[in-house]
Amino acid sequence: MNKDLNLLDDEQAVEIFKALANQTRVSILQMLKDPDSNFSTQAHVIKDEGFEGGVCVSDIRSKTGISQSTTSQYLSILLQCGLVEMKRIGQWTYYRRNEETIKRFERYICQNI
Amino acid sequence: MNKDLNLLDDEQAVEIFKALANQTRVSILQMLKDPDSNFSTQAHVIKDEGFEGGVCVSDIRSKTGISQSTTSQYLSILLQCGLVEMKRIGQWTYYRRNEETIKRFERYICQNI
DNA sequence: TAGATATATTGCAAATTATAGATATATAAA
DNA sequence: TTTATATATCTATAATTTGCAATATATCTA
Repeated sequence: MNKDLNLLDDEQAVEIFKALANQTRVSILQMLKDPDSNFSTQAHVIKDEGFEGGVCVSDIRSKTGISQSTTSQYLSILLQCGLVEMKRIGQWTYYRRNEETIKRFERYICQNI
Repeated sequence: MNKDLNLLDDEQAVEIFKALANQTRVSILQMLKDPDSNFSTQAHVIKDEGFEGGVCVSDIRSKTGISQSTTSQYLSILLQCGLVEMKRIGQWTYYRRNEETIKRFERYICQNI
């Protein structure tokens, strides 16, 4: 086990590589960098509720063009490896980037690859 | 098409993610960071021939424990996406890291992910 | 030339991933 | 409570990946 939570271990890194080994999932992560300009339906970009930058599944779905179930599954894969975080508010589930993990991943690449 | 050869495009990046979505292939890349300490059989670490740091397939194979054919295939996957380069010298094929691509990949992660 | 050695390629079964439709669940609204 | 909406989960099939044994190829050596 890795004591230092700031560093990814090889296993976690490989999980992230798997998650990113798919163009659509990479695109989702990239779109979430700038929710305001990528998701015209501002309706679901949460400013309050303590989850700024969150975008709901259906907005992501309409932007990517894939099916609802695939969208949900892709987001769950990104969530699983920590690249995004989510919050359920009412009937919507909002997803946004988890910059902590992404930073750790960058560090892993630069130091361990 | 991407005019700037210093930047990876999304497609190339996804190919690299696929290559790294496997613990053994990541390990190979990591071992090649320090061939001198990772491959005791110095015999095939080329100092001359203009391919310093190159390690032959059988040395990599014995270090990873996977079969000869799998080793060869993994190296070909790493070669395909540019993470390693190779040189055939006599009956041996030497592989070493392609630091150019790896640097570009790092840059891609930091800027595009 | 005939082995011996190193690597690549081929063929294949097993495992995993991709993707969507159908269905279930949770919440909101009437 | 019924209905509508949003999302997750389940199921199924196609596609891809894994990893090896067998085979082919290239080179070296006797």
